[in-house]
Amino acid sequence: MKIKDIADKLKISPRAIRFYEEKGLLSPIKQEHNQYRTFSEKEVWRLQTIISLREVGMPIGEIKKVLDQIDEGDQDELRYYLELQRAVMFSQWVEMKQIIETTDQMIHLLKQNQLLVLEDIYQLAEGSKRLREIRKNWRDRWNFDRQAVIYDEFVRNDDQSFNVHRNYDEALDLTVKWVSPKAGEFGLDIGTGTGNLAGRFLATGIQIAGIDQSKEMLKQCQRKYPQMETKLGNFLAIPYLDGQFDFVVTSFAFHHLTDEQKQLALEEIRRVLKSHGRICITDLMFEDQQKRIQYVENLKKQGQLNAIRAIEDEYYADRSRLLDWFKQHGYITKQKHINVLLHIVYAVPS
DNA sequence: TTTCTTACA
DNA sequence: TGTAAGCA
Repeated sequence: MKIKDIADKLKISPRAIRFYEEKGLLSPIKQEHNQYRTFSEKEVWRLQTIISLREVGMPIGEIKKVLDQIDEGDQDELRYYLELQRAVMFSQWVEMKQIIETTDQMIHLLKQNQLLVLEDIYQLAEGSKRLREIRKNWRDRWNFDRQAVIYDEFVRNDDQSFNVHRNYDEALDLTVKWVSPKAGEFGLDIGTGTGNLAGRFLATGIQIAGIDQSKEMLKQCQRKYPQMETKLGNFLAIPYLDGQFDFVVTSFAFHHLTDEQKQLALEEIRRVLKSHGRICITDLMFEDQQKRIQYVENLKKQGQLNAIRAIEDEYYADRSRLLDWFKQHGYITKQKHINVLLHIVYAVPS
């Protein structure tokens, strides 16, 4: 097939096709005598792929990478790239929603009083900007991609004197028990990792999706639970539309967020939850500030410097603040500490 | 006619 | 990527 045939068939311009070739995405054979390009079935397929990926906004450079990897027989990477795209789109969407809300508030202010609102508007803008900053500031400081393969083993053998994974199984089991999902309900596990919590729900026949910001973790999870739906994403931009889930759970993940980010995360969780949706947070935290100080003091006395550093490196929640948030937002809570550090907080809308 | 290359927007 | 020019 010649270039015009392909162009017509795929509804793009011949120029575009040449352009892709120039960028190294295609390499059609050129006829000896007149340099006309000849396209085989394979090239058509390739072009279709390019067009599809362009359609979802992937830049040429990225498409080249993906294509190269597919050539090497690597289908997984395409899936990953698409998931990544989706996750990025979702964070933009969440941000966009935020901006629209702020705009609405400004409009509202202007409608109400004509004068002296400039300051209020400025305040709104500042607040909006700050939210964006908080969202942007999330990054994986722990390199979960690298931990993925050994994670499960690590959890089992975490036998350091300061063992944050103590009572791991017990806590996860109890989480399932507290949520006690009914048949037909759909849940979400945020920071699902290798799927240890989500797997427990699946085992009882409950549908649950898992999100994680680490693609390697998701690969492990997928390997363990092939039937589970997983997506790339994080607490601050959950890659799902509003009102999708009956319950949201999360274990050993919430402490990777700063206090400010925790607030946003809770709002995000509420967004993807149905109106009666419940939340269960199983994580390392302190009952309150007092307990935290006490705990650190104790470690100091015992000379457990590593443990102190570990605690300071994470953002273990202040449980009392968490409970306050739930109360303010109309939830009834139930909580329990499995050990000094490990707590479960379960919240149901009243 | 059709495609190609090159240059420029 | 679109448009245009000059060629084969």
